[in-house]
Amino acid sequence: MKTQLKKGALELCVLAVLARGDSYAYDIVNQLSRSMEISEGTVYPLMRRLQDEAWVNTYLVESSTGPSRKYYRLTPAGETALAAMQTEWREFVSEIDSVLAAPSPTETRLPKES
Amino acid sequence: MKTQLKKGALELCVLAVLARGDSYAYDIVNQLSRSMEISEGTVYPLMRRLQDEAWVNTYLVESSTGPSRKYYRLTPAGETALAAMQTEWREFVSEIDSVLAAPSPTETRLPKES
DNA sequence: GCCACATACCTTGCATTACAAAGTACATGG
DNA sequence: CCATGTACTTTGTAATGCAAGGTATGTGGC
Repeated sequence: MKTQLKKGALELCVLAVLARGDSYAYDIVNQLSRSMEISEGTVYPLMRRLQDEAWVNTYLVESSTGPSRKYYRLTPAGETALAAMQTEWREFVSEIDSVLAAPSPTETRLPKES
Repeated sequence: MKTQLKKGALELCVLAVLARGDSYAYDIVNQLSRSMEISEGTVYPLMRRLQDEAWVNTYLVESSTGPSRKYYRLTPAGETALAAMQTEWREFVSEIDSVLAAPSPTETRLPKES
C-alpha cells in the first residue's frame, strides 16, 4: 500500500539528495534506502525524467571499483523545482493532516442532514 | 503534480471522513473539498474499492432535495484499516521529512568517494 | 408545461508512476 | 573462471487520480 503513497514524493527526495551534492543513481538508491524502501527500477526511470525536465545534467566519472558512474548535478531550474516541491509537500501534509484532525461528532455515527 | 502526491492518501481521507459519521459520496467530495482539491471521478471508483475490501457497507436514504443517497458506513474491518493507514501515513511523512532534513555537506557540491 | 439548475449517481479512457524481473557490463578475489 | 559486488538500463504490470461524459431526481422561474 505504501507504494501508492510514494508517488510523487520520490522525485522530491531525489532532488533533495542531489541538493546535498552530485551523485549517481546507484548511490542515490543506497542513500534513500537508509530512510525508506526504494528500488532501482524506480530510480533509473526517474532520473531520465529529471533529465527530460532539465532539472539535472550529467557527467561520467570512472570508478576504480566497477563501471563508470553517471553523476547527476542539479541545474538552477532543478533547484527552483525542488524549492517549489518542498512547499507543495508541506501544503500537502497540512491538507491531509487537517482532514485527519477534523472534529469528530459527539453523537456517534448519525447521518447528517444538509 | 500534486495529483501524484495524492495517490494512496485519498483512501485514508475518505475513511477518516466516514469515521466521523456515515456519509454519501457526493457529500464526502464536498467535505474534502474544504481542505483539498478532489473530483467526483476519483471518489466514486474509490468507494467501490472500499466496498470490495469490505471496509464499508451501504444503505440508501431518500432525500427530499434530490435523488436517493447511497450512504457508506465503516465496518469494523474498515476501522482497523483506517488505524493502520494512519500509522502508515505518519511513518511515511517521517521518512520523507528525514530525507529532506538530512545534513547538507559543508563543502558544496563535491562528488563523494565511496 | 418546460427549462435551467442543483443534487446525486456512475463509467470510460488517459496519464503517471512504483516496482519486479531481467539483462548487460566491469572489476576483484578465491 | 566464476561468484560477488558495482553500476547501468529496459520491459511489462498494477494502481489510482482525473477529465469528460452520461443518467436521473427535485425545485423554482417563466
